Amino acid sequence: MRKKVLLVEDELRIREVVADYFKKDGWEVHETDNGSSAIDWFDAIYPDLVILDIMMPKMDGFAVTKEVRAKSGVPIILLTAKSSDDDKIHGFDLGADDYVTKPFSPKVLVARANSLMKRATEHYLPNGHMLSFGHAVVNTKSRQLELDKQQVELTPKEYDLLLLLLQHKNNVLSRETILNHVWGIDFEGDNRVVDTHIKKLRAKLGDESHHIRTVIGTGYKFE
Amino acid sequence: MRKKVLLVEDELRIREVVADYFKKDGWEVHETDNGSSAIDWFDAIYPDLVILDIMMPKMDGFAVTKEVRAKSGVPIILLTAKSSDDDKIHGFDLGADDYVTKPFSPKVLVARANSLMKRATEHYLPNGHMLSFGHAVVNTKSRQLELDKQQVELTPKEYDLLLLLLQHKNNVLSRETILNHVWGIDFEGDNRVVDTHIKKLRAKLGDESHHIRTVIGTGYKFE
DNA sequence: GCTCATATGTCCTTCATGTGTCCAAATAAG
DNA sequence: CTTATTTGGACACATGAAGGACATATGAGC
Repeated sequence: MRKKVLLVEDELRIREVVADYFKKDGWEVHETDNGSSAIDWFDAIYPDLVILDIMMPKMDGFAVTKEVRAKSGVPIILLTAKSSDDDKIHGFDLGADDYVTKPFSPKVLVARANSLMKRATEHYLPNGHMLSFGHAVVNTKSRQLELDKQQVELTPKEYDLLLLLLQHKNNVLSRETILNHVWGIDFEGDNRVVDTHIKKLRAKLGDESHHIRTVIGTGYKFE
Repeated sequence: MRKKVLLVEDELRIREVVADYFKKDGWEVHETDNGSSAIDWFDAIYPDLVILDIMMPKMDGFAVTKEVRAKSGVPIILLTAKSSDDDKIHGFDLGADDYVTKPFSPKVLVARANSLMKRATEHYLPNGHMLSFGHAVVNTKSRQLELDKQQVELTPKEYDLLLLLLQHKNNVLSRETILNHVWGIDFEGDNRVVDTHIKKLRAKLGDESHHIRTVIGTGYKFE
């Protein structure tokens, strides 16, 4: 299930660049150029994330935030040219979750969106939410893996990697994508680190390692 | 047993945002938009914490504080747009425990609520409530640890830390989280104080120290 | 207020473990 | 069969935690 972002921004070229980056990162992107149609879109598609420009004709970002918050707790990121603290407080008071000040790098915006989504999912995970496959159970609260009733210790990278794969069951994830999510966009090293960690994860998964499939030329898939 | 907060605030958008943050933090949230129904709610649910807007139609926050204080010593936080000292004194006089001035960050409000609750629970803990693990017993009344029938003296920080870990058995707690709960959100120092106190606690726990597990890159866990 | 004992916080060194790179062998694709 | 890609092993390097030593803060008793 792809994550949906609703992008509300009146400047066409900014919107296009941002949309591009989100698409590359695997998001389903819905775009609009003004606040009032944003509300209609919101009701129609129920996005996982909303990105709002503050300065817009008709209905500004603050007003949209207010309307959206009346309906839902969806993560909201505000784009602003103003960087004064007053604006920040104004926005946070209305319930925006993050701010990005123009000019910004689309890459950074995508990264922030992802970390926001991650936090949101982590927060809403009920006590010791379990993800399971075969004879294995992953406890997201204690960051542990249980294999046939045996506790298996995972290193941070191994755990993050496994979780990412589980959250995208049956989707092929490119090394690029995995790198962006588990290592962060700043990581400068070799793509092939992913291979190494997949290898270690497989070793720890033992009998259940067959769930991690190699998709040659592309990446990895959990199934 | 989840903590209950009664949230009394007439502005819908603020109420929703705040309610959201409290829910994310694991609270059971009861909401109402005016002072007189707040009293009814109070009698019905007996919350662990009350958050009151001062400016409300019919019955303002001060009046509600007075009524609630007549019945109970429950912690009360007042939300106010006015920040003059007069208001503060007026409120404290009636028995509010803390003030938060609008506009505020919901995050900070939740943090303050937690620190208030912590203080309150320490005061109101039932007589000699015991927590045990292995051969150890913690007496929350006397703040003492008994190990194999031997009394072990714990310093305040050691005790608070142990209690926090015990209360979140099997959950990994980040240094950040531990800091916020044991040291308070104001603490400015190094994250690594936590390590030092874990070390001291382990030393005092002796044979039972294996219950405190290090989760590398993340924090500590009691199991 | 002063002194002492204890609690708390910081720093630094050591050590263990986690992480990333490289290369040869194995496997899949064309 | 040839080439591209992944795997697995070995190794070097980076990071984070433990442990010890020490400086400072706090609080009780005088």
